[in-house]
Amino acid sequence: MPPNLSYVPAKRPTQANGSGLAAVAERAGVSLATASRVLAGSTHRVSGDLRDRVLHAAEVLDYVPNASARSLIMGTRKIVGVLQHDMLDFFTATNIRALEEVADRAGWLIMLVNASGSVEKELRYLRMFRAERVGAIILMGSGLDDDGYRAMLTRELNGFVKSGGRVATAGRHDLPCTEFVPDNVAGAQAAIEYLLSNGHHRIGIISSPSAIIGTRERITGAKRAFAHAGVPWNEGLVVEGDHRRASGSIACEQLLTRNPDVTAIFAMSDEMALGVYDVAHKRGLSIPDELSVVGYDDTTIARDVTPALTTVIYPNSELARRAMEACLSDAPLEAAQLLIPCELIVRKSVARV
Amino acid sequence: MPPNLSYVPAKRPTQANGSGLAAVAERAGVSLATASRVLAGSTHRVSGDLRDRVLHAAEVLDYVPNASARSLIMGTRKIVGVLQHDMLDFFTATNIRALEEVADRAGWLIMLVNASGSVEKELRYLRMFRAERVGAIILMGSGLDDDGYRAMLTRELNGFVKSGGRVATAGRHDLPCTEFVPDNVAGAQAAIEYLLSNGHHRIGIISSPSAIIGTRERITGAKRAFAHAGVPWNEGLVVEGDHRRASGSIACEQLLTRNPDVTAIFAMSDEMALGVYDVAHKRGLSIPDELSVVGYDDTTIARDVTPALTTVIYPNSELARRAMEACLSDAPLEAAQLLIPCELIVRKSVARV
DNA sequence: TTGTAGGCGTTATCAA
DNA sequence: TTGATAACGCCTACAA
Repeated sequence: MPPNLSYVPAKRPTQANGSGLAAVAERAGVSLATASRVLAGSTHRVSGDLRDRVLHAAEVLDYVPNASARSLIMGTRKIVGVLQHDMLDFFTATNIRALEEVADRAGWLIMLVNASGSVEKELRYLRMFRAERVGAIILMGSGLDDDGYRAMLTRELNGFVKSGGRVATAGRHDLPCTEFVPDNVAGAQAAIEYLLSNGHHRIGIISSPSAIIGTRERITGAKRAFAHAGVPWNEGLVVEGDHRRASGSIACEQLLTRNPDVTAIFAMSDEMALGVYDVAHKRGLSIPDELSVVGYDDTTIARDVTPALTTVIYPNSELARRAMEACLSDAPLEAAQLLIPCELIVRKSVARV
Repeated sequence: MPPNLSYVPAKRPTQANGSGLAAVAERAGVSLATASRVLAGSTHRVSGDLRDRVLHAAEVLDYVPNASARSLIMGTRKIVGVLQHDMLDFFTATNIRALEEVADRAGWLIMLVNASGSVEKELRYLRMFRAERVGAIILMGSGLDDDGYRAMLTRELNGFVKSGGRVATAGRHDLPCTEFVPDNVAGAQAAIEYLLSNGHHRIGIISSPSAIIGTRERITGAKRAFAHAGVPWNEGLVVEGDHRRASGSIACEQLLTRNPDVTAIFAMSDEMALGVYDVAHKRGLSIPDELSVVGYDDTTIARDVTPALTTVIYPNSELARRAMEACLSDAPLEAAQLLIPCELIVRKSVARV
C-alpha cells in the first residue's frame, strides 16, 4: 500500500493575493519579525506605536494568518481528529456538543470523520489525520475483536504517538493507550438480572454484531446474570443484529417463531428494541403484558415511545468528553482502561410474569 | 478586533523525527524531486526501478506526507469547513453521513464546528476556517434576520471567496452566495391549511426564535393559510419558543391558560411539539381528541411517539448534501437560492373537530 | 526594542 | 527521466 493519500495536484488558486504577513509588515513599515510578533500573540514585547501600526495594517489588508505555514514550523496543530467507526443513529448532536465544548475551551478544532464501518476507510482516515499533523486522535465506538485489525491500528497509532501525538478512545478497543470504556458487562448483567427478578426465564437476546468487543462483553454480562440466578444459558435464544432497527425486527421474528415461549427480549441497542416494538405491534402483542423488552443506549427516543423503554445507559457523551479532556491535558497518557458505569434505567417496558 | 486567532505558541514537539521526504529520498538514493513525484501521485513519469525504491523506503520509514507543507504550496486544501450555528437535537448522524458521503467521494475532509448560537463564536470559527485555508465553507441552519450580522458574515465570506474559496449554505441566510433553502413558507402553510381543513380555527402557534429568518417565513406561510381560508390572524395566539422541548411546554401552558378555546397547536419544531405532548399528558388532555398537534422537522422520533406526530419535513440532509455537492463541483457558484420542498407528513396527532 | 536570516517539508521550474 | 534549486508563509534564534 503506497503511502500516497490519493493526492491530486489541485489547481493552484491564484496563490496568496499579496496580503500575507509580508504585505502587512511593509504597509506598517516594520520588519517581518515585528509584524509576526504582534499578530501571533508572541510574548516578545513590541512598542505600542509599532503594534498599533501593524494591527491597523492587518485590519485594512484583511490579513488572515496561514495556519499551514504555522503548523509547518510548529510541527503540530491544535486539531483533534475524531474517528467514528460507524456513525449510527445513537450518535447525536449531544455527543458532538460534548466534544466541541471541551475542544473549544482549549482553543482546539475538531476534525470529525466517519469510517462507515469500513476498516480500510478507517485506516485511510487515520493516515489522513497523521498527514494533517493533528495533535490528537480520538477513536469513538467499540473496536473490533480481531488481532489483525488491532495490529494495524496499533502500528498506525504508534507512529502517531512517536511523533508527539496523543491518543485516547471513547469505547473499548483493547489498544495500548488511554481508553475510556463503558462497563458493558455490568450493563448487560443488570438488564438480564432485572428481567430475571421479574420472573422471566426464557429471555431472547438480540445482540449487536459479534465482531465488536462490546458485544462479547455484554454476552458475558448476560451469562453471568443467568449463572448467578442458576438459570441455564441457552445459546439458541441469541440472535445477532446489526444495531439497526430493521435487524431488530428480523431477529425478533426469528426468536418468536422459533421460541414461542419467550416472554422477554433484551436488545443490545434501543434501535433494535424499537424493531421489536414494531414486530409486537404488527403481531398485536402487547408490551409489556405479553412481551417485555429491555434496550441498550438510552437514546433520547427511549422515554418517548409507548410504553417507555427500559434500557441501559450507554454513556457516549461522557466517554467522548473524558477522552477529549485526556487528550487536551498535559498529563502523560498511560495505557489504561477507565471504566464508566452503564446504569439501568427502569421505565415501563417490562412486566412481572 | 485583532486578527490574531488567540494563537498560543505551542511547545515545539521535537520536530520531524527525520522521516520526512528527504529521509526517504536519501534512503532510496534518489533526489527529493523524484521521491516527491512518486509519493505525491504526480503524473510525471518515473522509471519503475526508482519508483520501487522510493515506495520501499517510504514503507520502511513509515513516511507520512506533511499536509501543511503541501497546502502551503498549493495555497488551499481539500477540507470543507462546516459551520453549524446551533447544533440542536434534530441535527443527527444522518446529516453528518450525508455530508461525509459526498465529501469522501471527492477525497475531501470535513471540519465540523458548532457555534452554539453565539455570533461571536461563529465569526471566530469562520476566521479559523480561513486561516486553515479550507477550500470550501458550508453554513448550516437558518441565519439571523439582522443586517449587521449579515454584513459581518458577508465581509468575512467575501474575503474567503476572493482568495479562491467556495461557499454555500444549507438553510436560508440571504447572503450573496449559493443557498439551498427549505420552503418554509409552503411548509408552514401546509401545516396550518391541514389544521384548518380539519375544522380547527383557534390554532396556537409555538414559534422558533423570531430572530431567525426561517421563523419569519413560517409565520408568513401560516398567515397566508389563514388568509386563504378567510380566518382572521390572531397575534395573541403566537408564543415564541427556543426550539427546545422545555420551551414547547412553557409556551403550551401559556397558550392553554390564556386561550382555553384553542383546539390545535402548531409547533415549529418536533422537540417543542413533544413539549406540548408533555403538557397534554400532565393535564390529562388526550391528543388528538382534545388537542391536535402539528410539528416541524420530521425528527426520527416523530413516528414513534403516541400518537405519531403529524409534522413537516425539514429536509436537512438534502440541503446539506446539495450544498456539499455544489461546493465540490467545479461549476461556478452563482448567488442564488434553490428552494427545497417541505412536505407535510400526516400521522395521527390531528383530529377533525 | 527591532531587524536579519535561516529553516520547516513539499512541490514546481528549469536544466541536464 | 532525473536532479538542483527556488519558492510557499511564517516563526525564532541571533545580531544590532
